[in-house]
Amino acid sequence: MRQLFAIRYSLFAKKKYLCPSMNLAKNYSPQESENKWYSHWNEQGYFTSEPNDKEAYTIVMPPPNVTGILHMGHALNNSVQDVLIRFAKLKGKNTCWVPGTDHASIATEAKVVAMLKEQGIDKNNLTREEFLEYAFEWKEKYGGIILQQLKKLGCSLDWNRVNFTMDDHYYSAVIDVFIDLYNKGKIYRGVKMINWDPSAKTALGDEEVIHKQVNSKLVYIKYPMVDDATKHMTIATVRPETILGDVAIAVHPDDPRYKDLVGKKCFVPLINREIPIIADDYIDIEFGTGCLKVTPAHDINDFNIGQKHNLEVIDTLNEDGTMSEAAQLYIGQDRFAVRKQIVKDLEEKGYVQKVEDYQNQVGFSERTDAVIEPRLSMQWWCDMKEMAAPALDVVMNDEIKFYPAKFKNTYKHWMDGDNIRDWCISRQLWWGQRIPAYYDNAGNTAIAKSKEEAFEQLKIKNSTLKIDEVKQDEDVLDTWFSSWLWPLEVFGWNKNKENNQEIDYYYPTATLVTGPDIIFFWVARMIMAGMEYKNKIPFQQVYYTGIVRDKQGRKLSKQLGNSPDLLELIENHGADAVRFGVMIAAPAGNDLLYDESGIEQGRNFMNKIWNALKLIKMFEEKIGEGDLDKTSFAHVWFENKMEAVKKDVEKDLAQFKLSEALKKIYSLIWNDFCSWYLEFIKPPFEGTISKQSLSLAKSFFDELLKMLHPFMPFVTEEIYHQLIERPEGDDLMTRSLFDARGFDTTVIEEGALLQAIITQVRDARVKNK
RNA sequence: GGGAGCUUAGCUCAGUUGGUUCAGAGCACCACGUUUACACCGUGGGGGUCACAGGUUCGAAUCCUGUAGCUCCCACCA
Repeated sequence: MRQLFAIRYSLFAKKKYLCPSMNLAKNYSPQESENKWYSHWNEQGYFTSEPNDKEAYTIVMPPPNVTGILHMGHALNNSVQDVLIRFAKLKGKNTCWVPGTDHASIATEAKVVAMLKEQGIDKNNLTREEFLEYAFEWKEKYGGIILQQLKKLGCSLDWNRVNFTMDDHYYSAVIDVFIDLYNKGKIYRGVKMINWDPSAKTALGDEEVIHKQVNSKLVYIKYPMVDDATKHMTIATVRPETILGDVAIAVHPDDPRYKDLVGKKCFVPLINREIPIIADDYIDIEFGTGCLKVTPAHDINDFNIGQKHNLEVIDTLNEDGTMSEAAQLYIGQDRFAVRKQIVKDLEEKGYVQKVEDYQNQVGFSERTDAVIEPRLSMQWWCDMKEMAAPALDVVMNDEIKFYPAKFKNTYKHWMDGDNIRDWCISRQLWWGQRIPAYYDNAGNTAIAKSKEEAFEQLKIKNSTLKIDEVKQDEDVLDTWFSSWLWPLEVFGWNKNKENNQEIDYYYPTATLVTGPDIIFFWVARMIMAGMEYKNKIPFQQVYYTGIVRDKQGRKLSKQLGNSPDLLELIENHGADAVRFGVMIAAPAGNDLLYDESGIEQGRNFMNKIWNALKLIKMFEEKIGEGDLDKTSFAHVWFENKMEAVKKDVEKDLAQFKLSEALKKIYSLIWNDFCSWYLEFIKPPFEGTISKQSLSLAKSFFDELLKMLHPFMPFVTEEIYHQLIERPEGDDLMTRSLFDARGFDTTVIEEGALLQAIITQVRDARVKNK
């Protein structure tokens, strides 16, 4: 204890320093150093990975859309991945982080169509080939932008491994999987009710439809009875334009109000079509008037009832959302215009009983925001039931661990037995993998890799067929039908299934980092594909990031104008500061409220470390006898403290508590290292520091830089090289973190006690003034 | 309609198996400080009946029940 006080005498005293000749800048400026180090790392090949004897740590980056530019969500998602990769590297793993982009069928096609329109080109006037030429041109121009931007963030991606979901090998893999699943009986073609996007003019999968509550008008319409014009049935609907497709009126069989009417007929107003009144126990007696108009072409329930009662299907809508000829009226007019007009016309003729305000759920297209129309249509389907079962198991038994675990529930609900539904995989688009189905003129179908192969197959059934008469299906596959192969195909799975060293080494990958919004679209399906084709999980853990929101908790969006320009932020504050700001506020699975103050904190932190460097460099000019040797309490205390924190940090990382880990490192550096340790060892005015002390301080600093490096790679690398001269090839990024050693808690407690005493003495001095 | 989760200082969040290292951290705030590493700083300080109401217990932010509010996911009620 005597020694404790002895060393700390100087802490009470005011210390003055003469500034030594400074060759370090006053403040750290990230801009220069970030570009310098990124190129350096890249040139040294630190980002690349090849299979070797070491343990692999692999992440496949969720491929951003080729339409994308870097935004806050990417900053979060990719910072997390980079932190994981860099820590794994520090722990001596062979790390491999695979970049790439997604062709994003519907989103990209919409953008290309819009771009063409601006140039005065109508997609409908182009051939498929011409359109694809434009699309590829567009992809070449904009497709890689986001990958370039990720370099600014400091992402240690293996640039030798860039993949695109429409690369030739990838395209081929998707087609082969289609053919394989078809041959296994898991893919089929059929007419079903689908979600139709009238804006993109394509079918959508169930998950691509977002339900929102909207204010509607519930219109009560009178349907006159055929046998007695003075009587009528009243039906409520929010989609009055669909009455033109009505084929029946349904009531509950036990409803006393209508019991006698079952079997009689009504007229559909305006078009005077006679339709029967039928009984079905699907009808809710309590709801509305207890009568349901049955429009099988435009409502799934109505369709089911129609099937049951053998009713006609009258499709009153065109693919662009205008009324079709079958509607008889308003042909060619838009559905929403007609919705208003038809109410007026009905009112004029006395068919409207009343109109009420009403709130109901309406489906919107995830991509185009168009109101979805349920529509009966011939599409390709993938049967999910068999594939879902093993994919559900591996998550429920924690073979794949979800962080946070609450998403297991969500996953289970979707994948569980009766809930899982067949996947509509065809899209009426051109940008994507074209469905390998071929048809002859006699109604035969062949599934084949090429037209020639298809022709061979079709000839067997149709001997007079000529190859020119073979037509390929016009549709392409859902984007996710290619994305689900991502962890496989980025390692060249398809072309070499038997003896593929890459797959054997890198698959299963370690951690998938993604948002919970695509848990069904993507996560679930990758697991299914992995189980189907490798009988192995595609990744061991899934880390779900939150959604980035603004201070007020709103999602970031272009419309709100609350989306910060990420590149500008990096330009102004440095990538490290941005990474810090994002990581400090992002616990797993929680939304991240974006706030520039976090970035400022990061910038301040960089400056703090920079100044610690400056201080230590000053010590160099004061080497002498000093008053501390390596057994002195200050050194012993800090080493123990650091080891304790390191152990804590490793625990946090194992549980993906990245923000916690960063906070601990931040506090260790700022409070323990700078505020206490460096003050402890700081030589008094005109005093000296021992060589031993200085070298210990530097080695501690080294170790701290390593701990911080995954979060703030640039500033730590810069300081690492400023601290002492390093031989060629000695870069922080490739160093390994010392394993957490044991530590002595009593030393740490003594330190805390000493700190408390010093604080109290300071207080007393202040008060006595 | 079904399900999941959340509610701790002004803000963002930690609080593992219930007990004086349990009421914490960072930011923000206030006061003081021209101490040459750092004002992108230092020192010190204020601030919470841990959503609410019950219950279990010697003892609950921590377990149970109920209530309220918020968030998200799923769902074919016209």
